[in-house]
Amino acid sequence: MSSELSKTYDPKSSEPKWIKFWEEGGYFRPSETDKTYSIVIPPPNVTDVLHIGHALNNLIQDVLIRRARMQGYSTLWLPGVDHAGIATQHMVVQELAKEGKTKEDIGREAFLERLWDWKKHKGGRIIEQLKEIGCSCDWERERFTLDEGYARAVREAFVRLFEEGLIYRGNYIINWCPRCKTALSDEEAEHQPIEGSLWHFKYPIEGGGFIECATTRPETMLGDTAVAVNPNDPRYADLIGKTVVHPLLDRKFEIIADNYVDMAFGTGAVKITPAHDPNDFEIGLRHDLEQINILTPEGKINKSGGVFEGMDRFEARKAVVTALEEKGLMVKTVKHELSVGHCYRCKTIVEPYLSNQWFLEMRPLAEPALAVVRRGLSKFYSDRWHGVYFNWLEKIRPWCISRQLWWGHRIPVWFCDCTDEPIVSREDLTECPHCGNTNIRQEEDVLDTWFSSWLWPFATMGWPDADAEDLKRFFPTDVLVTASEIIFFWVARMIMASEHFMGETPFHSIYIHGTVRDSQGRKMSKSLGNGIDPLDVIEKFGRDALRYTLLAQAGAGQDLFVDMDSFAQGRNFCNKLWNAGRLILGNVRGEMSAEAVKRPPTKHLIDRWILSKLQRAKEEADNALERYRLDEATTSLYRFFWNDFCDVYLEAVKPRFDAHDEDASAVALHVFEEVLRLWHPIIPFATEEIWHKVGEVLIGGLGAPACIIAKWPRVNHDYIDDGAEAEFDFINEIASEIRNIKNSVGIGNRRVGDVVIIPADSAQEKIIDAHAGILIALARVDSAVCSNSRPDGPVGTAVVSECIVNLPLSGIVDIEAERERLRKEIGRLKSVLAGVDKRLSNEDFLRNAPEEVIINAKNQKEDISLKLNKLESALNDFE
RNA sequence: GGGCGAUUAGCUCAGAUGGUUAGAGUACUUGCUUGACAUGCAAGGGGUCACUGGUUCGAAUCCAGUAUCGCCCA
Repeated sequence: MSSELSKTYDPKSSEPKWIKFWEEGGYFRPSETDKTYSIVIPPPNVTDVLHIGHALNNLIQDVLIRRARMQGYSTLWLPGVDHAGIATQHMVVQELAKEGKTKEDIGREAFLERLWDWKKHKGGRIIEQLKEIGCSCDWERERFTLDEGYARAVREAFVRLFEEGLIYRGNYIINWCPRCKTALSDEEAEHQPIEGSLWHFKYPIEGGGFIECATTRPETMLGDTAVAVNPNDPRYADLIGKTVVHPLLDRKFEIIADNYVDMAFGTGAVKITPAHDPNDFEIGLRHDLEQINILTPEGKINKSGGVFEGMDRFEARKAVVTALEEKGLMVKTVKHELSVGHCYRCKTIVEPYLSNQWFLEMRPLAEPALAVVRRGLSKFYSDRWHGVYFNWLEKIRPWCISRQLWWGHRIPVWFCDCTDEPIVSREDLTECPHCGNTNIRQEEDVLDTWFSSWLWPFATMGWPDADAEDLKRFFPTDVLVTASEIIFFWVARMIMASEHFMGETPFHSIYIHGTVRDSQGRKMSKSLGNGIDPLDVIEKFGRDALRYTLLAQAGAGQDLFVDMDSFAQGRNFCNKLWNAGRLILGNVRGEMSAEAVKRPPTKHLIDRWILSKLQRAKEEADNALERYRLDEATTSLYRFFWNDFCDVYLEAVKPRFDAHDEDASAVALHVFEEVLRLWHPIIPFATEEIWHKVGEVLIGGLGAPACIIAKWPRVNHDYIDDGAEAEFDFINEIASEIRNIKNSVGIGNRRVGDVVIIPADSAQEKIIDAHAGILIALARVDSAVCSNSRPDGPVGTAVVSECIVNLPLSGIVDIEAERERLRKEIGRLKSVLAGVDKRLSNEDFLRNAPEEVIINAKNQKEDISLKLNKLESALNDFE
């Protein structure tokens, strides 16, 4: 059998066929079972190309969904992509620019046609890439946030919220991106600290004198319509009500008093620009100030800016400062760090901009969303995110949902000359429902992309059709897996939307994972060039290697540090699995009965031991997975497979393999086959490949057509055997001590030596005699026997549970090294003993510590003392 | 300025409810062409658990403060 299997595992020849096999087998579709488990994918942008962050995010979901599938749930992992208004529109605008055209040149309809064309041919590449890394989404259910059914959901949501009075239109300060030429929500304006300046300048007062203001944006003075001071500020008390003469424009305005003004900041006098600052806007409303917009949508000064008209905002900043200097009005400039909003898509500095936009009042939606998390119906993993979530929802502000784009859901509002009121409709209108006039205009703006994606968990399942089959079966979903960046953008809003429209939470768990960084902890980015392309990883190490290495590190939201070399870990692991398979299958003579493998015999101690350890590994893995601790699950399964099964069990049973012991093969196959299933969610390709090879040697097969739908191994308490574990640990520890001696005297791990063991009692003697074979195999010695006395000549000595292990050392080895080892071990034990003695002689300890802890300490003292005696006499024998 | 988190081996990280001698992977050292695997095996060195106090019989773990570094919000 082993001759059929290559010496190393070759992912390239194995992996691709399984993608096809699974998909054609229909295994990614939900089953008929009643109990369901569902996840909706965080839809990547239609413009996205797979990066390592996507890989991590989706692989975590794949692990959860694959395990649930094996557990017998009818699983749905629903994939799809997001239309990503700004990013996608920009892509096609650039294409047009290469042809020397603008989107206005070709018009809205033709532009949208191009967009759809782009989507059809170049969009959604990431979906193909997700298939490549083994994601087991139900691809037949793929959704797009702009598809027809989805559009119906978006429109329904809009109309309902409008009818409930939560959506309204109004003139407010919004974040404006002059490059994307659209409004942004507060969340889409990323605040970053900027090393700026604070300019102090003087406004002349009518009738003489000046008032000094400080500003970080001098150009906005072109839109000033007041200067405000704090009413309690004695410095300015007599100036309130006086008139300021604008030095650069033909305009006058008043000095007003408002409590908002911070007396300690700058000069205590604030220039007020109601159309370009949110705080000034509020003050403007309170004092009924004129709102003068001085910027064009491109961020240039408009005709309100007098001679500055046409200048870019930053150019105008310099020009205004120069003009003020020329008039002798500039006082000073001081360095000042401030926080400035940047467009989250293009990083351009956004402008606070007075504009007529559509808003959604969030407070009524936030309350139920807060409640559902407070009541534990939706839980964040880890729970430290609860604070972040509450913090944001508690001070939530209206959401600006209109965008000045063409690519998106056009706002379902029409205007007719017969009324000032907007006409909102679920269906497209061709005539005014009030007057029948056909000359009606639809609102030009589209909705924020997030206004569609916040409906994702139910809109993808058929909402607003309440009878939609998927909606009834799979909503609410079980878990949402995402990164912390979009808790506000998306997670919180989905909870709000689900609570509002569905009356329940969209997911019970929210698993927030970390960010993948390079080995120096830097975020991976195109500009730094430190990104790792998952497809390169696949090329070099294989799909499972990519998966293993990322998933083994996916802990409690901790960031992951990886470089190309880290993926060798995953490759090595798959190779180990492969080779364990080669060994085991190579020792099956002919065929095995599936029944024997299913119920493995427990005659041998080591068989009972490995079966017991297997149950514990399953228990640990399940426990970790329930808490979304993929790293812990991986560690438990790794230890069991590599350390317990390969290093110990397989080494120990090799002699039985050689003797064609069928029990050994049955147990090894039983354990190994479960190991394959346990690892399948993490490394599905290698496990599927090897699992089928296991199936080939079993009469009666494995009871499932594929590993992907084989049963998730359950803990079998009948096999948990404390006695066998303790007994075997004793033998294994003796073996370990012997190897230690061999290494220290320079005979390495060669198969040499006749071990003589002086047991402490007849029980030990019995155990050692019974399992000498295992001991010989694990310690790699020629023989192991019990005796009452130590052998003649120099021996290496160790003490295990009071029995003395002797390894006769022939003349060629380094005796002094063995002496040194003994001295060191004695020294170490003495210091441990001193610590225990100290505690046991402390009356407070004896009085306060739990009895169990005291007994442990006493036992320890005794064990160490006995061991010390024996080691010391062994050392004496040397000298 | 407000909030959250982190600081454990050279590096990346684990270490429920305080309780034997603080663990992995990786890197390093030594020895092994071992009948599954050198993508491997055996053994080893390496940590005053950031610092200072406190609580306690007992602190990596709990509390307070300090320092440094992240992230989020203003």
